[in-house]
Amino acid sequence: MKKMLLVDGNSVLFRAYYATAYGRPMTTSSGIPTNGVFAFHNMLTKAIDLIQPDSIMVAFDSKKKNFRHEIYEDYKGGRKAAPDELVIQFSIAREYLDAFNICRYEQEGIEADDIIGSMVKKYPDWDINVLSSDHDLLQVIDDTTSVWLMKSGISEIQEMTKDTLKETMGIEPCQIIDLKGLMGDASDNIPGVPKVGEKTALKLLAQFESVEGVLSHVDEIPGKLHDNLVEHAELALMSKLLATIKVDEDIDVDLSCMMQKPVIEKQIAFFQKYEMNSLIKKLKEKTTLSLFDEEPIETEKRISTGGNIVSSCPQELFHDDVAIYLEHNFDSVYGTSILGIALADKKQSIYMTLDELRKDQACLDFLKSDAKKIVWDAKKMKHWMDKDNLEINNLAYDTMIAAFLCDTNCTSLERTLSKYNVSLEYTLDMIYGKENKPILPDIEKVTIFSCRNAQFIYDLYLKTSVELTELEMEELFYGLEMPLASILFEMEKEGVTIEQNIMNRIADETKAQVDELNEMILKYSSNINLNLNSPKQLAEFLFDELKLPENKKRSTSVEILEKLLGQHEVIKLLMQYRKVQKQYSTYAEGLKKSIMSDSKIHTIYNQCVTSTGRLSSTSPNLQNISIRDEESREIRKAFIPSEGNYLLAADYSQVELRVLAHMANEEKLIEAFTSGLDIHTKTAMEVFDLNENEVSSLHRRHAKAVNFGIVYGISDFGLANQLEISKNEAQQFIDRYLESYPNISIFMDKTVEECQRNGYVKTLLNRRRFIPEVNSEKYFEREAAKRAAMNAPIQGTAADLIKVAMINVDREIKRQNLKSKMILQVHDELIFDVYPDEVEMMKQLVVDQMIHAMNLKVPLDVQCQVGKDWYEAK
DNA sequence: GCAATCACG
DNA sequence: ACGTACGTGATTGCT
Repeated sequence: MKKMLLVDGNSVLFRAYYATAYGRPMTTSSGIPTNGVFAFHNMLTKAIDLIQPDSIMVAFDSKKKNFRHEIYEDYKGGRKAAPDELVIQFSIAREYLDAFNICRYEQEGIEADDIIGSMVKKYPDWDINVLSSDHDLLQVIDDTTSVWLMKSGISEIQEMTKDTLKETMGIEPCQIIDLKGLMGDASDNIPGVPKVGEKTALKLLAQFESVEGVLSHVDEIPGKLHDNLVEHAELALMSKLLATIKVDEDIDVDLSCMMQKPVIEKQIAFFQKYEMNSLIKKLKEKTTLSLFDEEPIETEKRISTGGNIVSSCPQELFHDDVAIYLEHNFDSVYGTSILGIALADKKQSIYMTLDELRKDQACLDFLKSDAKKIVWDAKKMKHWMDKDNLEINNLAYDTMIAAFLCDTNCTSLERTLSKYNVSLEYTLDMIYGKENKPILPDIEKVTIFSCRNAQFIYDLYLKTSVELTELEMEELFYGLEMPLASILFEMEKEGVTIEQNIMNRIADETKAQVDELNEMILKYSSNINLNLNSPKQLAEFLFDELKLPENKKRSTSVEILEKLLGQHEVIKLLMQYRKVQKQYSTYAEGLKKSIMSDSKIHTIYNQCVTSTGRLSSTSPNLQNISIRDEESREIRKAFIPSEGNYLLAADYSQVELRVLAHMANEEKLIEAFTSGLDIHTKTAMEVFDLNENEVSSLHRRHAKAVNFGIVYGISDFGLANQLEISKNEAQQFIDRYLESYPNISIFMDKTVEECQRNGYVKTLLNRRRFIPEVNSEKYFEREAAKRAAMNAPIQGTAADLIKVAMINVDREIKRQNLKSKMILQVHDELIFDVYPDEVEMMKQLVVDQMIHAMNLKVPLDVQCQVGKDWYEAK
């Protein structure tokens, strides 16, 4: 029989609060009391552990008066108002339940008791367990219903059934109301019969069964008690009525609401908000491991054993679509060791240590073979295997990429699993500690952890492959992202060479400049300890000490400094300082830390970070190396090709605007690109109604900003800010632009409308970005979402485009057996390490493949430069 | 761990 | 009355 837990929210929270209200107060750092909710959680957890219910609901009293007040206006009268510290915790408790996906219910005109009573009647086939501290509820007990009473404080709960009730009190559940009728209930201000307490009432009920029974035999009762009963017969009957719980209310709750699975992130977020850190720890420790709720896999073996440790892999596992998990100590790409391997299919999972794997030739052969493997993060696995001289081929299905394409919230294995209601029993940190604080692993935990992970990866394959089909992203996944992952692996492995002498020189020079500028600037301040890297201290220096005009956020960013340039000579020095400090810390000294023993930097490209489909680059980021500023650009001289080779850089020009022209099908913009004229000049001619020779550099600058703004989902404020013009002028520019290119306007409206309707927007290759905030109530959130919705198809299609180009370029390089290599990608630019005898061929090949990556209504334009370093190959 | 700043497309 | 251009990552200071 399925079990249901019904909680009398008011009574439990009351008890939880008062049981912990004395002694040291428990509050958040801002003073919000949390003791009651804390104890409430503990109570509920204990009950859930004990009862193991299949569904839960917490009922609350409604604040309004109910029918009992009509019967007796003093019902619950004389109660002291609950203290503020408790009142506030009622709303926190509701928040708690929501965070824990626990169903809660309240209904005007009835109390929690009535909700519970009605639920008991509504679900006769369920094994119902009621949690309360109120004896009143004992009346709902029946053959399938028991009541768990909180005993002495909150430390214990006791189950009351028909039998235990008979044992302890000698009455049936239905007699509880008669008991209350006679003895009353002080807490609810139910009067009962004066001078009749529990003892007397029970004695009477043992003899006469009910209030009515007592009254009809009242003459058999002697003495003072007789007189009292006669005198207060009405009171007794009314009290009984007050104590009677309603069971025929229509409770509008469906079972699915009561059977929701918890989401650990939500739970943790709640505990963080209310600073219940000890509970976060507990939660992580005890969160039990469960497979996907529908149990999609038909297997006892997998679930019951959690995998076996074996010394050689069973033959049955050597087939297509086996999930593979590499056990490893830490999560980084480099400096991580493989410790073992787990394999799983729908029937079984096994774990082997690395030593055992090395001895198992059949398994090594299987890994090498063309059998399709399912993994999480194929690229990282290839790096790990590569480092240990192990070969693995045909990582055909990367569940990380699949899950991310379906839902960009899936940024880690943990988060992805929790989306499907799975939480891990152990985490990497629990088994191995942190990188800087490792602990000795426990082989049993390692085995369970590894096998579970392999199983989960297999399950994710089942889940995501269905989702990919539903979202029509199979082509994007198999045709684009999966092949790209292999290419990125090779690019990362190849790396880019750094001329360390140049790097050292720049580091030394910029360091010297930093020190010099620091010294010069400090002369202007009376504070000899002024730290220029601290925006807070700098703001004090500029706005308090030097009394320069303040902005409202006391920001010290370049935009602000630029406005202050004329006001004080120190500003120029300060700007210089900022620039040089950045060059030194992030680029010169910063990049030096990433140079590996082969004199190269091996960045990591992440395919699963950006919401638009772009790549991102980390450790270090090679997609933001200085170029706009002439001096800072020097750093690019340290990026060099392999010995004797050249660097070739090829970048798309105005790729996003071209993509926009295509997607919006805007004839005039397409024509502008086809004509080969400078696009910003052309835009200025259209928008400002000028001839080509009338376009001044200011016109061009304005037109350029509008072009950018359009791609970003323009606003008058943003454009005005960028160009330092008025909002009205900016709006005029925008209006004229949209008049000149009417289809852009239509396209943008259509895109936003599509997003409001479907909740997502798409790129040309069907990459989806979900932006539900376009329907937000909050103005700002909604407007920001609209801009994102307008930008995503454009930025995303440009990202699709260069990914196609990368795959095609790679294929051609290999087909023609060239030695040159693609080594970097910077959103609209590809950089190659090119052998001298392949320069011309590569130039042609790369430009050709990039231009023809997609067949758009506009021509694509690629600029291509060759040089001895990245500075020259601009 | 978060905010401020600044580097890129 | 509000307070914005889109998308990233690294460094620094500070709580």
